[in-house]
Amino acid sequence: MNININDYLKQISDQTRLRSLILLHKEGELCVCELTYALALSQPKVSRHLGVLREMGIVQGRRDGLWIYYSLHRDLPDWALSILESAAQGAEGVEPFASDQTSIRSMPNRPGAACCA
Amino acid sequence: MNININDYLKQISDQTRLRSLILLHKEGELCVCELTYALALSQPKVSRHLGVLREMGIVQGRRDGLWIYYSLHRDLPDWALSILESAAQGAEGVEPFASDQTSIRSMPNRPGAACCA
DNA sequence: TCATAATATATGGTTTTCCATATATATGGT
DNA sequence: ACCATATATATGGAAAACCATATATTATGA
Repeated sequence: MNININDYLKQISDQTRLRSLILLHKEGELCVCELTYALALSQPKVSRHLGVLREMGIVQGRRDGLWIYYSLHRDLPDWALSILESAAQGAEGVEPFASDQTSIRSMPNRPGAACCA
Repeated sequence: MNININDYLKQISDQTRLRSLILLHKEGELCVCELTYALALSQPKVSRHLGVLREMGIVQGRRDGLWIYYSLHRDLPDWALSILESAAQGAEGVEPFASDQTSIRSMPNRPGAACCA
């Protein structure tokens, strides 16, 4: 993990990527279909952004059967996590970030979710 | 001051703007010619970026004779300052951010500087 | 074969950059 | 005080680089 501050900011300044990262930060692991649902975007679009984030070492993916679960990369440096936390703070109550949260919680048939959450 | 997290990240993810902001954060007020010297960039380029940052309310300018002194905007929200601080942390020891620091300190004839610093 | 996910290509739009010039202020000479 | 000149900063317009998106296609696993 050798990410540069400038590249990092460039990556997370895209709205789709920022929305994804804030969700991953709050929810832990999410698969592509969950993100696609929560963000209400096309699958290729979400997948493409996750692919970029994965190549940069900002997120990591894990396959489980049909699904690929993404999460923030475990080796993310402190300053990178801090930035994400401050960003989440700045996104509080702001659309579309706010809806993303409620959206994912109300998703039917979430692959990994317990039946009686 | 009504800056949105997404626009903010977009603005500071440009390298010239990030370098300027980190310098302003550490040094307080700086005029355009000081920034131009420290970053070793053309004056129009620096001026343009500062203009954008001013319009977005990220920095503020104050005229004093020939010089216009820029500084971080006093109304910047907490999360925005936190992001900048974490970014400065991520920029520690990294070029070109590191040189910017030493460069400005060694600038001859700084307009506002005391003669015997 | 069906569902999930990734990739390729083309395209449209934004951003950055540069150069030249414009504006604002200060200074020196008369 | 006036005029010319020098310094500091800003801006208009054009060219180039960059980035995100859409659509279509391909891959992978059940």
